[in-house]
Amino acid sequence: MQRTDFGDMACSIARTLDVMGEPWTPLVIRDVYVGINRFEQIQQDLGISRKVLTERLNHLVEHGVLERRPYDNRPRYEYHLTERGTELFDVLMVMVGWGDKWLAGTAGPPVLYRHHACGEVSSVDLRCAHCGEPMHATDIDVLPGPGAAA
Amino acid sequence: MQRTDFGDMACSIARTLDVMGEPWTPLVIRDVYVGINRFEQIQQDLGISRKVLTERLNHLVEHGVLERRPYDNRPRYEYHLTERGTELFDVLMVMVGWGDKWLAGTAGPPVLYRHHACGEVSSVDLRCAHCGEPMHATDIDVLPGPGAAA
DNA sequence: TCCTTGGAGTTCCTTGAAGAGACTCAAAGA
DNA sequence: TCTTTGAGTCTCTTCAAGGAACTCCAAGGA
Repeated sequence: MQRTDFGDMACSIARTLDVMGEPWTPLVIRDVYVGINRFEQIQQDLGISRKVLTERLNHLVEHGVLERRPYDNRPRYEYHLTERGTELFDVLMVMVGWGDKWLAGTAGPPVLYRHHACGEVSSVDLRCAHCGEPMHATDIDVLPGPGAAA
Repeated sequence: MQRTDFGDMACSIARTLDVMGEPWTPLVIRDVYVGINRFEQIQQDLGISRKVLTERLNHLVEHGVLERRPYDNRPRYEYHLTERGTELFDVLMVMVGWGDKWLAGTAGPPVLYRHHACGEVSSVDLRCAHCGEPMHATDIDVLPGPGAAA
């Protein structure tokens, strides 16, 4: 085995990585999110090898993150985020937050997010789904769950 | 060039991937977070090749995500999360949320998070840092920022 | 003093994934 | 009929991941 398969580990991080952890995959998802939906467009935008792009797109379609939609009588397709994929974009939004804070330097963030609800340029914060208070690495205890390995 | 360098792209997702996007890296961060701090322990827990583990640990130390602490007169070291690293764990918490929802199956989540503030087993939700309302992929507009490429 | 042990890497070899670029295929248009 | 275009395949080379053996070094015995 060349690259270890993370999908069988009893860990939601490893399983999620099995879906979107390969090189380029998050950038492909980003492109599709911002409206770069076609093979040729994605390939040019990222400068990714065509072979690898084919593999990544197929992988994401297999895992229900993207769907393939024909847009012509000819064999032409667009890729769109499914519900799963749209929710997976949460991960990328948090990456953006971290990258903006720690890696953007003096130039500032390359991209801004304007929140529909309040109309302000803002960023995401992690909150407890139960009580609404901030919930970060230092605010939690980790417990074994029902799906823990034997 | 064998593996494309994402660090120079004008995109916080790509830059963040440059730090934690290589295979194994998120799992190394997870291990350090849960208290698996030593080379030998991490290697055995993950089953990662020693060579790759060395590379990943050095990379994370260089990028300020982990720090190396001696714990003995002998040349023995432990790895710990820095502030940067602790904040990077946010990304993994969101991965856990997605993996728990879409990939855990009937067995349920392998791991649970108990939130200190409310004492409940809970999960993270993304909120707008400005107004506190939910903030997901469909709740935002994307605008060019000051650090956008020319 | 020499031997052993254990942690933390290094080194070496093999396999296979990423990169680059050429090639294929099908339908539409000139 | 020939060309163009989108969406892939194919082929070849290079370098990263896996696996396993090896090194280094200090401490603790015998």
